[in-house]
Amino acid sequence: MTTLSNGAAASEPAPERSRQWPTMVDVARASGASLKTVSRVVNGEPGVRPVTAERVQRAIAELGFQRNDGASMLRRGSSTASIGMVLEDFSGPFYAMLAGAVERVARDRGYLMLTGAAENDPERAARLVAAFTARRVDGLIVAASRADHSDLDDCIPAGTRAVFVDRPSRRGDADSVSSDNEGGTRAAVRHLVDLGHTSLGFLGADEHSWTIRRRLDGYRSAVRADPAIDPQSVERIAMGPHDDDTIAAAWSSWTSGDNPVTALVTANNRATLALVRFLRSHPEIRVGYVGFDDFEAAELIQPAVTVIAQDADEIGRRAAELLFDRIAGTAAAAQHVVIPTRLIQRDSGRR
Amino acid sequence: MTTLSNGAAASEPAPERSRQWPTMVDVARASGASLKTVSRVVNGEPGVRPVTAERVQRAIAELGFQRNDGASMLRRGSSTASIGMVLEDFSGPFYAMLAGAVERVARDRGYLMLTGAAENDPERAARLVAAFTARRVDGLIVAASRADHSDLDDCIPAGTRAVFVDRPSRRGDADSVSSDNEGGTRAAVRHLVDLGHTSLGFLGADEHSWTIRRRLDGYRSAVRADPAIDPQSVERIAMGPHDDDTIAAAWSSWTSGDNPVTALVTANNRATLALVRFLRSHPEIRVGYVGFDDFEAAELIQPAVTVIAQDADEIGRRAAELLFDRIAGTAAAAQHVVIPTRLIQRDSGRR
DNA sequence: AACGGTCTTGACAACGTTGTCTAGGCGCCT
DNA sequence: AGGCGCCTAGACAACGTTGTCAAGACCGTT
Repeated sequence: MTTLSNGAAASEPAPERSRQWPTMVDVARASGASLKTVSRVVNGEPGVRPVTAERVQRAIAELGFQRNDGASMLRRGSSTASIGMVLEDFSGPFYAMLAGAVERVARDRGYLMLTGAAENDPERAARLVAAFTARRVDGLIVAASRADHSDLDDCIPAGTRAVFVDRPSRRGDADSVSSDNEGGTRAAVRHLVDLGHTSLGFLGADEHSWTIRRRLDGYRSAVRADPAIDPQSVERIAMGPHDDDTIAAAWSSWTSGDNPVTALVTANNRATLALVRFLRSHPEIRVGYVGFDDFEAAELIQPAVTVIAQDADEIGRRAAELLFDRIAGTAAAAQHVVIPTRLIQRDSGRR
Repeated sequence: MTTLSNGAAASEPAPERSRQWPTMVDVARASGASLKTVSRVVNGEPGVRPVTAERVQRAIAELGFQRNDGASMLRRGSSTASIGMVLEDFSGPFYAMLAGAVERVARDRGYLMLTGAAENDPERAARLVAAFTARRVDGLIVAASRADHSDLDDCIPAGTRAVFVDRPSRRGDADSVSSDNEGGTRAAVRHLVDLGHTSLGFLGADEHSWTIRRRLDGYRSAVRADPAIDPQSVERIAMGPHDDDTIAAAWSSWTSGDNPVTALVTANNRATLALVRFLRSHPEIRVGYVGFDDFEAAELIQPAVTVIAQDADEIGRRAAELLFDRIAGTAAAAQHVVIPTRLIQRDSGRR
């Protein structure tokens, strides 16, 4: 291959193959032991004389040998000690915390985590799942609920353990963990009513998201359930990504008639921030609001934003633990864990 | 093993081995073709009659066969098409964006990303690197600079491609990508001087972090270089994680003598936020400041915070591209890419 | 009818590792 | 001296896949 004398084979296309890793055979040759003895030393199995083990260890150190875990797992037929995580993106604080919590649990159990972002593209999510299962991950955490990834469920081969975050799966057998989205917006509405608001509106987000739809459901049911609230509030719903213009349009339509809106519930971080920016550039507008999802700045901006906080850390932890229970073989029926939200009262509720 | 007749072997301890994946041998049996023919069909190799291919495809679909990429890569001796990323944690916006950018590049090239958090623990970082290389990742992105992870360099086997983020490696041969930390704080000092400040202080962070030390260097050199600045400023440096008390102590010491401090540079997000909170609870204190690292709330809080913004996305992209260049075999000398920072002028500079 | 060529197919070895089994060496007993 | 058991060590097959090579079927040509 790399013999200098062989000028004819100069058309070598290989990109200078990374330094080939030494194998157990190399270690065996170098130490004068047999392949199997090396394997025993590497795995700390008994039945090797200290002298021999020492010789092998020296060869291992000299060659910089490191066992090829892939080959080992193939031979053993053991699990790959890895899980795959599909998330929407990395940079949202919710997903970032989620990933962190999952990885922490995985690491504690000696597992590695493969991660990929779906970025709102169902096909990309499907490709990720395929790549993960082709590497025989022991399980999947699917946290891609922004777009409608429901087709994804069918891409997950039966028998593959999967836990869905923030959305149940269409497959009956998969566990799921999510925030109490409906309860969250209900609490938000209650809070605004307690502060004296009776005419509300809902500043939504992507209507295809399962999470957002649940939050909307919570808003609607809370509004309908409370006779003190102006029934018009049920229809005062503006979905879709928001910017100054869309908010301005919604606002003017909701305040043009009688009984104008005095308080809003925003469906996610982005909507909350869009509203805050809108209010910055329209200081004449006064409105109470509660945002879904906490954010670092919420207590720093003025007025400090009252939010429905999700416990991303707990969600990730529970999801990972559920997954590892499945991996361990627990055969119980699918669980659907709902993690409570928490209303963090600050100042933006009153107007 | 699983023969029903053998009652003696009932002490099977295996936790109900996940559904065993079907192998090419199973597909071959089911379709009446040979193992090699199945392999050809799976890999789209020519030389299979359409009728045969059709039969094999049907068997693949029926059994739900999916190729074991691990075995395939072992046999081919090819790369694992995966990279490992060590980051400090997931939830910081900088690391989250970094990871997102790296994963995007990796995914575009058909690579999968393994990720783990070092969480300030050098040993944990070392274990991650070991686990990654044991799985024969094609390269590493090391973005763990908060604590002193410099021992980590020696854990990376020679020949393993690695790109260091936010800190060069002690190994001479590794590429690195980082923000222009020194230039960033220099720009911050210049900005404050332009606004009329002449007596400054530096609110630092973990002094073991390479990044933080570079930012401090930038502060020191900028202060020394400008005769208009009170030389006392060079010593007005408070490292370590900050809270209300540590900031209060620094502040009172820096304003007790003559020529009291009128403006601060903060070394990272956390320090900036600690300062903002401190100023919230001490409305009588007026001080100009510039923070290192942008954050979502910076433009929303009042006064909007002037920051030195890092381009995490670009850093991640460049780091990943550098890594893939190495993987492709580019043998050039190690590169140390410095990504410029950008001063985003808002209102917190003037006091 | 015999030959050469192309096309399709399959047998076999090998990737790096580990489980199983057997071969020696040694000490201890009768 | 012979037999037994223990300890250490190695030969070999196998995990699931792919590269190599050869065998056979079929075609058209001489």
